[in-house]
Amino acid sequence: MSRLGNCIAMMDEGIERMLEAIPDLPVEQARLCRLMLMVGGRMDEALDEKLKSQQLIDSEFLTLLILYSSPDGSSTPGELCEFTSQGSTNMTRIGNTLVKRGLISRGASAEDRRRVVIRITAAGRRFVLKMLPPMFPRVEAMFAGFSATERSQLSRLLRKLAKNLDQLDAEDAS
Amino acid sequence: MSRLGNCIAMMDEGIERMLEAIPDLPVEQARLCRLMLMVGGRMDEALDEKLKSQQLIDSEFLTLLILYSSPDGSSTPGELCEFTSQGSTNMTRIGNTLVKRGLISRGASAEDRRRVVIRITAAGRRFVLKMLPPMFPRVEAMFAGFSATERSQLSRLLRKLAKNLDQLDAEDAS
DNA sequence: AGTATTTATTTCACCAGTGAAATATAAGCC
DNA sequence: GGCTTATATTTCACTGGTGAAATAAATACT
Repeated sequence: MSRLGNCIAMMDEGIERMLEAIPDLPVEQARLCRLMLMVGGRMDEALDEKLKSQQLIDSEFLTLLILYSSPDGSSTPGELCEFTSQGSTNMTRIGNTLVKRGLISRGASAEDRRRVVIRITAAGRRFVLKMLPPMFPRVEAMFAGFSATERSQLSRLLRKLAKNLDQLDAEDAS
Repeated sequence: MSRLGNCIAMMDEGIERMLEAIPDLPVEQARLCRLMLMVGGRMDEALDEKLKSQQLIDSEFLTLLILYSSPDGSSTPGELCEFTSQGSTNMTRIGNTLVKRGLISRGASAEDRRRVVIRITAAGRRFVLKMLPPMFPRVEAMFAGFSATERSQLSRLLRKLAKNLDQLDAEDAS
């Protein structure tokens, strides 16, 4: 696994050379795109690796976190598909493995019997509470040297970017 | 595909609830992590989709871009593995498909005959020059409403984050 | 010259996720 | 009651990527 720094340095040079052949290239924006993809990708890899030791994959973990942090500890497959960006096929499988491990329960909804209610179990809550704290040092180290101002700047800019991405998706759909 | 805005709103509430059960949770950092993963992931999806129409996958496209923007239009499998974060097995396959499409050429290096030299072809350069410009409007729209200051802030913060991630990886390795 | 190391490829079994189609159930609407 | 719609599951073929092991070829070490 090569350092991000190398990849970034390489990109910076590469884009300069690109600019010579393609003068109307939106340099800053292209650079930011690549940066987002590289840094986001690396964070994803890091998470995958951490979860591997717990025999979990990120979609399963995220599903569990969403359930944990939902007001009543429950949700439905459809809702979980939305928030995790997973297809229904995959969500069913995620449910299967989490049920098998006793971390969630599945049952028919009382009001609408088409719906399946997925609920985090006590064991599931214990699992989350045991998993998260060991991650804190690493999460803090990621943002070492970030002032409170910088953190809120980054947060603001990422949210702004997210808004634009939603806008683009909406235009595509229409 | 649900809007990012929904997922973010949901996360914001979820983290607040988490904080009640886990008081020493590094809230800001955790939020930033999730934001990076969500936004980065969405950008990745968008890229995949764009490339699909060109019968390309992102690792192939990135490989081609790196070759295009390298000083002499050439590289080696090992180097490309580093910069694309791909395994060697996969790099060989990427090479196969790009050769099959006539976008790159592969041959033994003159100096070190263990090495394979991968070079972008004239057709490969034409392909890149035809692919990129249609992407510019979208790339610009992603950062619509970003001032020059905001763009350079984001760039700086992402690079800082990248540096910290490299630092963490280095500590793990040692 | 002979062993060890590097670079790349091949094979292979596997993993996580996609997408479409078929099925089952249960509401909702005339 | 009968049609349509919504929700979830199952099956299945597929995609993109992983990781290990075996192989091949060339270079480096001593």
